[in-house]
Amino acid sequence: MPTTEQTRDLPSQYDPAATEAAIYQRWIDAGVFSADEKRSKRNGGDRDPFVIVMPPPNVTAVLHMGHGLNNTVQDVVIRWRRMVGDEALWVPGTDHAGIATQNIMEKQLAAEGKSKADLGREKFIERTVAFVEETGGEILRQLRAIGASADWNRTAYTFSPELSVGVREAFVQLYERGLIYRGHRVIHWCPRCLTSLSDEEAEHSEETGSLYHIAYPVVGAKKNETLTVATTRPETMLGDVAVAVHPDDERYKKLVGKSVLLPIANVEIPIIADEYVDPAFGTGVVKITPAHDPNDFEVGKRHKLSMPVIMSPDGTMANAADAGHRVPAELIGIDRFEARERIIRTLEKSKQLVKVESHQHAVRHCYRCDTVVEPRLSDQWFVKMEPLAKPALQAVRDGTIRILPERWEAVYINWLENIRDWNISRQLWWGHRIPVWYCDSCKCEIVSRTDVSACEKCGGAVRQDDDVLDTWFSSWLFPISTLGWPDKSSAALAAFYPTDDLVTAPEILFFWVARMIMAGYAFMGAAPFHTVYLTGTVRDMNHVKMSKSLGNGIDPLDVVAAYGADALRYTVVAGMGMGADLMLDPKDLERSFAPGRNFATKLWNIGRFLLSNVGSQTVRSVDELSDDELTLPDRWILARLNTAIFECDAALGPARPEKGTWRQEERYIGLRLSEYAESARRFVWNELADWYLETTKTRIAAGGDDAEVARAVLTHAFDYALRLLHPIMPFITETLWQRLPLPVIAERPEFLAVAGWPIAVPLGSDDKSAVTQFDLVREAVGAVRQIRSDYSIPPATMLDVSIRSNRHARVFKDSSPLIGRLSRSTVSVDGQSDTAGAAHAVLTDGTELIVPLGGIVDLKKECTKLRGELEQLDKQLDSLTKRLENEGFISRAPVHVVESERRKRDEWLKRREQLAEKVKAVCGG
RNA sequence: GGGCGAGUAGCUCAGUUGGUUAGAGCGCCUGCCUUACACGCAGGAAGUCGGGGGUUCGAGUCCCUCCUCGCCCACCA
Repeated sequence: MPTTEQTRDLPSQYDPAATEAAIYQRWIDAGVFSADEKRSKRNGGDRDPFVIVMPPPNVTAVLHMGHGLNNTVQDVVIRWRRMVGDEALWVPGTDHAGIATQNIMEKQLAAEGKSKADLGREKFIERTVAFVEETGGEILRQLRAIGASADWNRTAYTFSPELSVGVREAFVQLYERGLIYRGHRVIHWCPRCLTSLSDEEAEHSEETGSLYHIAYPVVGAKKNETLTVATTRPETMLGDVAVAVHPDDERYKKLVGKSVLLPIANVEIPIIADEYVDPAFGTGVVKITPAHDPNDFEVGKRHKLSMPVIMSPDGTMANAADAGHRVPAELIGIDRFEARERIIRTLEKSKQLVKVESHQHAVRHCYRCDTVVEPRLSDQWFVKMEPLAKPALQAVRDGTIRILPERWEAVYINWLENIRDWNISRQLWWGHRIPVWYCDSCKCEIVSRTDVSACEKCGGAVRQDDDVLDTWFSSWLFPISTLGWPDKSSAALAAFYPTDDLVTAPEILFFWVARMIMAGYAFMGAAPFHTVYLTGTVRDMNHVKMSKSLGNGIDPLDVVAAYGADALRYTVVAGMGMGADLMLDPKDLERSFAPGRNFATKLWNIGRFLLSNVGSQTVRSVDELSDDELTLPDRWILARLNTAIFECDAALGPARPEKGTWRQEERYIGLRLSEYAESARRFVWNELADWYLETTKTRIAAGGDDAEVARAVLTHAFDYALRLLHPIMPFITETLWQRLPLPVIAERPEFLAVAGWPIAVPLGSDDKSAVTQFDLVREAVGAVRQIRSDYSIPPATMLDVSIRSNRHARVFKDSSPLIGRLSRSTVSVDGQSDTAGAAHAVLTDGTELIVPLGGIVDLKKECTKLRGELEQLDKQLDSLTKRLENEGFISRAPVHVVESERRKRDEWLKRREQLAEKVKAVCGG
């Protein structure tokens, strides 16, 4: 039957590099990844929509393992749903990434010895657009290499004209609803990026700094009285407008109302009382610098103090318009940290520096360039968050949205409960310009969906706000804007919103996920998705997060080139438990990705076996095989297949809540991809390949009707195995599936990618007994192998195996070729054999395996062990029986508990019976 | 400072409501190039389940306590 023609067809070594790109192209050409609005049930079609919106990578990004992991997860889920028959849509896209992209451009310019000011705003943007056009989207091309089945026709870009319409609409709507306002307050300022940042963009890091105690002389005091303040940032003292003490602080009560002389600046500032001061910290005296500290700003407002700014945007010392001459000439233009040193030296000289303490405190850094941010008073646009947060909070509380792993829900809720207003204006050039125009002649402010060229009121000239919007102000709209919002008649929006799952890294839970949920409610009145799946982090062997700058990263494309996309995907999926980090060794790709590569090779070789042994002749359909044609191994593998399907389904879980919101019992199940991968792997490798495939060899070689049955069942089992694995390993499964000699049925789809997902059927009692019986055979084979190994019997030596079985003589007789071949033994069932000089194995059902050996075999050890077990079991039984005879227990315990205890006792009794038999067999009468 | 999570085999992790001998992958040891596969096959060693205490006939699992890591949040200058 096997021909050289066919085997030549599949090379002996799987070569992913030679096949993957071509398969991907065939999928694309056939439109396999394209979703159709009309097929969605919400648009009158007959399919449930299933939608994932891809977290848009930065347009300048190149693929790293984090993307690899994240997008593999999404692709597995979307491919699974596509096979189930959903109208599956995965929306891809990129983010224009305001600060990040602008930083890259500025670096480019700097390398040419230029600055963005040299170019001017217009030219700078032109150049950035050109750069993005040229290099942007590279990452999306790279995603194709790992098999991402996104609908590329719908590729979105946060800065595209279409999506920009949505950004304006969102701004104007919120403005009209009173949720966007301009605020004059202290915000986080990055002196390197020269822009304000949101609270989330200013990241804390714990640092050891100094706490400087500085003496401010009290004005008009008798004996050189001073007030000592403590500060970590002495340079800001030049902006002090008061010193504050707690109103009830007896130490300072009589000083309130007097003044101190601010050193260096030589300005008199008042001593005020405010509850904000903690008398127990430091000296109980706080310097108040309203323009450079958010708390001081609040104090300043309460006391109607002036708020001089004493620093330039770039972090050098300077007198702003309202600062007079607070900053002395010699400090002007000096960087804030240098100024800090100089001020300290000056104070030291004037004996006003009382002491310096080491101090542990959190310092905020820019999340883009890691520069220490400066609190700074300025005008910014803000979104009022509390009203938006309410429904977002409710959604997670009531189960409309679930977050996996579960523990992140608490983090999410905690953040939303303490939500603060969102600073959305950035002093950058790269981004959506704020849609606000100012008329200088009549001093009005126009907020508009369309560009404004003249003042509505006075017809005078207008100028648009110079600032741009926070990047996240466009990405928070992604699930709606990519589907056509604000065009409410958009077919895509109707068909695919709300979406289903959102898969991303926990780092952007607040930046992005929470805000998307808010936007979903604010603009669509509905949650954007029902499931948030937060992946783990990719780390190296020292548990350090992989990053380009640390040089411990892995380029997914290197892995694809060396071992194939499937190896990458399988390794990632199998190695990542729910929410767990993934450890990989950048110095040893071979070892890191061995699980995936090895498994792909295994699949490949099963395919080669099929091709050479089953051949290309169409097989019979398993549906038409009658019960009495099926052998024990056939029934066993079909039952195991069913179990595997069931386990995969259970691990992947319900794709959506059954009744709109998640019920408690379904809320945290599903999306356990590593369990799904393991179930599928175990079936293919440990059951199909290790056992069933072996049983077919002699049958197929023998030919005849039974060979046809074996061919049919083997092909069917492998067909379904490939289906189960396709979401994880799309390329190799598609390649092999294309060559299967499947039975001719009317609607065989062209691609495995859209072939049906297997459906599990409940096991009948016959199937269950097939499993039990065949497992006994496996046990027998195992026992023989162990005996061989224990007694170092060479493979070539034949063994006579006698089996004494009271129940399964038939099973062993039927399986004797199997036992014989796998162990190179001959088997006789119910044969007489002397126990002297023989190795024994007692199977779980009491069946004895007797293998005559040359030497003497000691059974004493086994006997002692079994007796111990029996003793233990008796003890357990005893106490359980006592409990079940206890009136008090029966009356108090719930019925189901009593019942389960009774069942347990029955099981144990049965087990005891078996064990006793074993003991008898092994230890002798 | 507040909140959360984790400590199980050398490594990465599973362990459902307490219940037979605590599992998997990788690594390790032994023997095999057995015509699908040495990226493989067969067999094996290896865990006082972070420490201590408690509840129970029985604890990796429940309770208390301590230790060690990690994460998120935070305006005490």
